Amino acid sequence: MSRSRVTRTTSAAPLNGAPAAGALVIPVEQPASRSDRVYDSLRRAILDGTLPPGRPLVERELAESLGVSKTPVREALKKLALSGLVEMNSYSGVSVRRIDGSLIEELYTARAGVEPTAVRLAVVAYGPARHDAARQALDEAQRLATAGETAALGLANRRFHREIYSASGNRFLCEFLNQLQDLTTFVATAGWRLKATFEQEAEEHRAILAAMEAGDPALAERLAGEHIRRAARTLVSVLGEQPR
Amino acid sequence: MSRSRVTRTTSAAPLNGAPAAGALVIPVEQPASRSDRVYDSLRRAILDGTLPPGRPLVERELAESLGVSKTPVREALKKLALSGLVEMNSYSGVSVRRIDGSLIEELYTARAGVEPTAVRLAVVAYGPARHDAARQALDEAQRLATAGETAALGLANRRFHREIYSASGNRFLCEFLNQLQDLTTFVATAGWRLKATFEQEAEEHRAILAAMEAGDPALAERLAGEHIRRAARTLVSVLGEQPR
DNA sequence: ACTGGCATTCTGGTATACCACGATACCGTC
DNA sequence: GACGGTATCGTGGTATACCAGAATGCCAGT
Repeated sequence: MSRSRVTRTTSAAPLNGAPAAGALVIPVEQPASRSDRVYDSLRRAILDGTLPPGRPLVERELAESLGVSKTPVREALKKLALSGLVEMNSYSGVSVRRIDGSLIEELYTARAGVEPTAVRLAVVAYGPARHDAARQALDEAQRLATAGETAALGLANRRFHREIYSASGNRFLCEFLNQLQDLTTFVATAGWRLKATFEQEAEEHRAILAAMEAGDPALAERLAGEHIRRAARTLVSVLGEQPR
Repeated sequence: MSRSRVTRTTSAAPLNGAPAAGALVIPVEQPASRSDRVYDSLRRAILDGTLPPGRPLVERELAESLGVSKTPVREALKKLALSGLVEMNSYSGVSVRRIDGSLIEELYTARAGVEPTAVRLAVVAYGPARHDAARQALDEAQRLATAGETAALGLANRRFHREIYSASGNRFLCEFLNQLQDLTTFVATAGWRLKATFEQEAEEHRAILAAMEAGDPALAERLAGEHIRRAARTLVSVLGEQPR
């Protein structure tokens, strides 16, 4: 997984943090525990639709098919349950989360409520300034859009949002919004077809970034909220009242 | 633990959800797994300061002293780590989270950003109406304040906030805010002394609830934000620049 | 044909033994 | 005396065996 839980407060040797200026930067391959790798595998499989909503997830089966024991599988499932991608129904097994109307409603309401705050904080923290990481994601999205690579495009668009979360400088908001984004991806994947609203999405992303780089927190905040709400409307209209 | 992860989507028998009108309501005692009980014990111990920040938490020790095996202890620790009360430093053990300035800063920023949204949603959802649960907590707080029972008073005040989270009708915001509230309690406990600002707190609570019951989302939202920010200022001033 | 009880089966939950690896302290060497 | 190597220890990580309990389906009784 990307955001490792390891905090490492020990003495020197900041394996994660920003290296000292001029320091020799050697990418340390992190072994990552089996739990984490299993978590990552399952998360990806759920997000890309390989494991559809309602799909039963049996500890023993997964353990066997992934070539590990139950223990790491179990931990991964617990973590997925906590993030909302998986539901643990007491004594009737674990399964990929089922989607209902209220989930979508609450999900987008939460995102629309919180994401603008993160955008505002990012602006407040940096003032009028280039947000290189976000801009890079945006440019890449543009390139991928013209190239027609929709899968990678989705990734780039999501990265755009995540870079802003990160720029907010608030670990709690960042983690929470990442969680909500995962769920958004999950819901969107389940309701596939998602006819390309990519151009509109790109335009809104550009507008948000422009407001951020202009150092206008209020405008950036408002645009971010509208962006999320429009996405929600689109998704709901695509899903229709489709059962499950 | 209070908020069980059990989702139970099976057929009828909504053991959790609101029971059908006129249905016979019998409180089903939930056995709760050992993991959950361990989680609950540790959470309480951390929140009330029995386990202070930085205190090492060794799986084997805890297992022995709690009379269970490592497995449930391990799961509880993982969960606590995810909620931020515990830090897992790779290969140097687990310990109660250490507190630094940026933690407090980010914590209160996040709460100030999100909690007003929940308050607004609660008002929007219910319109001008009595919020009985919140009011009850508020009244109880008043009673306990005059009785001088500060410990119980703290609980009542926290319950006031949680009732509002719940009234927002948004599971994501509710869970996230509960997590932030736990961390707030944790930080506040660590910085004890917390000279009684109870009267001011009560007054602000009353103002928020009044705005809610009057059906004024904007006002309620604003008051909630100011409430959190003032609490943050108070805590920071109490902590001073106290190391750790 | 329907209903109530019972055995089976499948699930997650727990305990235990063992493994891998960083931290530490000791000791020899330069 | 300071440094570097090395053995030991303690930690979380993993595998495995076993337990408990609900869902399920069969079967007898009505």
